[in-house]
Amino acid sequence: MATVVLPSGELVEVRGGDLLAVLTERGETAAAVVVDGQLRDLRDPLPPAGEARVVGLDHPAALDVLRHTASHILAHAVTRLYPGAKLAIGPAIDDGFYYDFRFPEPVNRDDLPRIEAEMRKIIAENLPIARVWLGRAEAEALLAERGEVYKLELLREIPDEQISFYRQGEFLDLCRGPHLPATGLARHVALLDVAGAYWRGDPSRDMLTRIYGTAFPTAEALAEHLKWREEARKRDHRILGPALDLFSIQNETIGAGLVLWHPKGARVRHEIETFWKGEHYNAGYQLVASPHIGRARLWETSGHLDFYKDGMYAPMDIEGQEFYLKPMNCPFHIAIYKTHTRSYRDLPIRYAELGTVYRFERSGVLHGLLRVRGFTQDDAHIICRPDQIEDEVLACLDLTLRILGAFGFRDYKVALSVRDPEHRERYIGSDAMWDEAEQSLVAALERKGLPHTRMEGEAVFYGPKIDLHVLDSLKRAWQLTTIQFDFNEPERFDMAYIGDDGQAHRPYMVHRALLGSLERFFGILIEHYGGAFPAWLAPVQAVVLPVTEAEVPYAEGVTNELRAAGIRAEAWTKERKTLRWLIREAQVQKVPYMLVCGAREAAGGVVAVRLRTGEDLGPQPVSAVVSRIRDAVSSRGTAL
RNA sequence: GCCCGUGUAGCUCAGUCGGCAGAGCACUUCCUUGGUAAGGAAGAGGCCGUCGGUUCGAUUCCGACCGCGGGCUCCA
Repeated sequence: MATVVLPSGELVEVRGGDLLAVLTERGETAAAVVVDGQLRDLRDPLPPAGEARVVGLDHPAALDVLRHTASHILAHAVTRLYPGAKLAIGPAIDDGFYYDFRFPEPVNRDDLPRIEAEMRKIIAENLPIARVWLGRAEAEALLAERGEVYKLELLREIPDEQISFYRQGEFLDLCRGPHLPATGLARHVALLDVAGAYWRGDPSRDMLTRIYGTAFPTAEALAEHLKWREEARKRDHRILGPALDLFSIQNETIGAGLVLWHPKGARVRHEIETFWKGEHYNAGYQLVASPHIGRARLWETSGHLDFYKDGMYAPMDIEGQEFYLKPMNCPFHIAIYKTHTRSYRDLPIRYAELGTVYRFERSGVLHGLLRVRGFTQDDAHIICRPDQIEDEVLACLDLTLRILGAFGFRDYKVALSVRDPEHRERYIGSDAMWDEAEQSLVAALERKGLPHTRMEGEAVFYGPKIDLHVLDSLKRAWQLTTIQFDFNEPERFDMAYIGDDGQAHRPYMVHRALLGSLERFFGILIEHYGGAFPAWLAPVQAVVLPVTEAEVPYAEGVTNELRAAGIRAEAWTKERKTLRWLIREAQVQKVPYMLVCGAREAAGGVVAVRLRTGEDLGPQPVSAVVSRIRDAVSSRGTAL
């Protein structure tokens, strides 16, 4: 006898542990039951004691169960349609599920509707889903008979003697569960994509075919998700970038992963850089600049030729000396530091640079602006005393939030990466340094009120770090900021400062990038704003549109006035086009302000203002337009 | 690198079951003087990704290569 809490909050007594029977009797449907914090099947025998809470399909905890069951329905459909297909794994993932198969024939996106139709049949059949326990030998014989080589491999790694399988109709799959009680509950499913995936992510093993899908408790939630995907697709910076004439990547002429910034993209970049530089000077940074190549000995000293050679391009021979294209800026900044003997009074020193680096990335991973081979980091190195590190990290976070906030990023997720406690020998630097650095990171995050997730073993070998992810307007997370301690290079370059004791001491060095790289950040910004940049970033802020040729001189005069006021304005007068055409063109180009000049406006010394939003502000004096745009620019907001 | 898909005009895409290559947009010229998301006409524009094979003949069929897109552990 057990007491169970229903989704409604009602309590029921369950005898003999058959919870599903009780629910069926009451005419209730549910997804699973949480017993002592653990999700379990409704069909599992209930423990005599302990808190049990039934969760409905719409409960967040049930989402994974729903999607896991959907992945089984997918596998079921595949085994019906493709006899001989081998099953691998099929987990629920962040916003859906996938299942990996080895198909007897190639399967592509065009096959998805057919598979999805079969899934709908299985859902309509509303097959009960039941757990089946098999002994190890029995399980092995079963899987061997079916030729399920991947499942056999998984089975060998399961320590238990009783092996859990799930059955729905004629389909049986090795699975730890839990699952929904019947296939009919997974009604709102969709298959999305097909892709290749290595068995266990290992490039030396079989290439499987992965089918991605998603499932939601309601038709509305599914429709909303599909709409969201569509919206994300429309914002793809690789489409918008060339369409808005912002940038191009030309593999044949320039090279893969190398970006050409067109005038409009370069203008946005200029605005970002100008803002960035100002904020850095205000925050006590000194801007420096360094070359694109350096001698091999520099990279030997830094250690990059030891641990980063795979990411570097081949050396070039210059008058018998080997030079390398730089993958990072740090050695140059350190070299600047070392040009003087530094006193403890000089610290902290903060060197910042928009430094362009080149890194080798395999062609398959290149992706628009988000993964490139040549990019400009918004890099800085903070060199300081141990007693300064916490304040420095805090100041860094302040600067980060101020700068990211200006771009409309106000939701953050922070990860703190620390050593793997099991393998301290893999890391450089003393325990005391690691502890001190980690404490400063945690203290700074706490003082800033930023919750963080601690990631054991995620630190790089040379120091702990904070990574900051932002959520964009579609709630997608992008990793931008990284703040990391470096215990390696100060040692290798023998960096020092003279303390108040007259002795040389090793400084701490913090390596940080706030935006990451300008290329990647620009790509993210394009998607965040869907190409419709706020007034302060818009490459063209206003276009002046004459209605007829007679107003061209007036339009040019207005344009000059705007330009004199520091507004990026263009008169669209080169060619006689209808106003309708000009407006459409301005909308497509996502220009924030459209200033129409017809006979009426010219006579009255005003312009008719149309916003990118479609809003018509009617006739306005040019001075009013100027102050409106100036306000929008100085607020850095999205309001026009 | 690997799996699947894909490559035709500057862009978006038709098409050729093997026989001189098509549209819309953009571009050039002309007509139109227009009021808030495309006014009309004409013209120009092509190594049909590259190399090889089959064939009287290949953009089309076959093979290799190159480029691009999706993806490559969030473990039964």
